[in-house]
Amino acid sequence: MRIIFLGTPEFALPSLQKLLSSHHKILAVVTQKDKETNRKGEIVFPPVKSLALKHGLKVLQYDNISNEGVCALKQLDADIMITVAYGQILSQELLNLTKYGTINVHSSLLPKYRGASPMQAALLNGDDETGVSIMQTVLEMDAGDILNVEKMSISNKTTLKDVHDILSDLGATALLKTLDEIEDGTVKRLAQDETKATHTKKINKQDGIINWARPAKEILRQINAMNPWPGAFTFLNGKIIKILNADVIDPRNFKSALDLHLYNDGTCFVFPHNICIKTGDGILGVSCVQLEGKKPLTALEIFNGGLIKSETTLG
RNA sequence: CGCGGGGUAGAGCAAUGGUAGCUUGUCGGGCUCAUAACCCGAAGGUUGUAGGUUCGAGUCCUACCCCCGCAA
Repeated sequence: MRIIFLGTPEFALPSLQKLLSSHHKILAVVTQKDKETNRKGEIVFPPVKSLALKHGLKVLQYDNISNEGVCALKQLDADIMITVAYGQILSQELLNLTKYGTINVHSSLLPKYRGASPMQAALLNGDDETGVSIMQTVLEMDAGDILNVEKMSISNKTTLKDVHDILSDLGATALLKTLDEIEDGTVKRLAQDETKATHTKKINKQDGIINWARPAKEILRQINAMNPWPGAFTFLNGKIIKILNADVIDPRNFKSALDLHLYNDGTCFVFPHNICIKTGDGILGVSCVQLEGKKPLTALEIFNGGLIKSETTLG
């Protein structure tokens, strides 16, 4: 098949990579505009652009693809367009451009979690599984027919990065399978059950702030869902502390004569292998944190350096 | 030149310009039914790099390298 590939971040790389080593032909790669700064003020290419250039592919970048891209893309005479986390909404005109329309790789089990943060939503809600759906793109966000699905399981140790890495890989596999099925006409189209549709909003920095009055289990979900970005974080002396790794601790196993009710939510007790923090309903044992300006440190390293003292309150 | 924190023993941190220490880890020894326990001892450093100021620099000045948080 003659393909136009639209994608931007790392999540799209496995898909592009697999397409490159398949029999399909990539006519062009469309990606978001370059970002202007890293810490040194250098220009940074979207990951997809870097990979595309490395393989000598034609790269197109638009502020608004629906306004600017139609003409150029039409001339490529592609069979299908593929979007993997591209980052822009496609107009109906674009969707009609190719014989097989556009298919999209979406990282949830549709119709659950349409929208911008499907992987985070699955983690925040404590689901025990999530997955990736290959779907026909229609004008309404993530509402088209489902063509293929791959699932993965979630544990209380699974982070956003884990889900991201696994689903980007599963997505690539499912994408190739779907392309083959479209090509030989065996693809099955399953309409979404609109009554079960849920939507997710884009995650921003604020979503990382920890409210210690909430139950330990929910804070743990937040920690995993925000790792690595934006990171679940709290404050100590006005400085940000990211919580990278934690576990719920049964208060009955909390070996301390302290009466927890005497302390505020967010009060921490530093032990060599755990920083125990009081939450709304118990104890969260934190094993890895990152202080502002520091590398990630284990609880033992925090303890050795005396960086956080017992009975101080975070938040 | 976007803002800011940092680089000291394997690791994490201290040290008004005046003998580079602490916790932990490692190695050796001791105690214990036992240990994330305790006691004794040892090794481990050109303080990121290059200059400068000074009787004397981890500390002050200049340039550079590297790591990280924010912002994007």
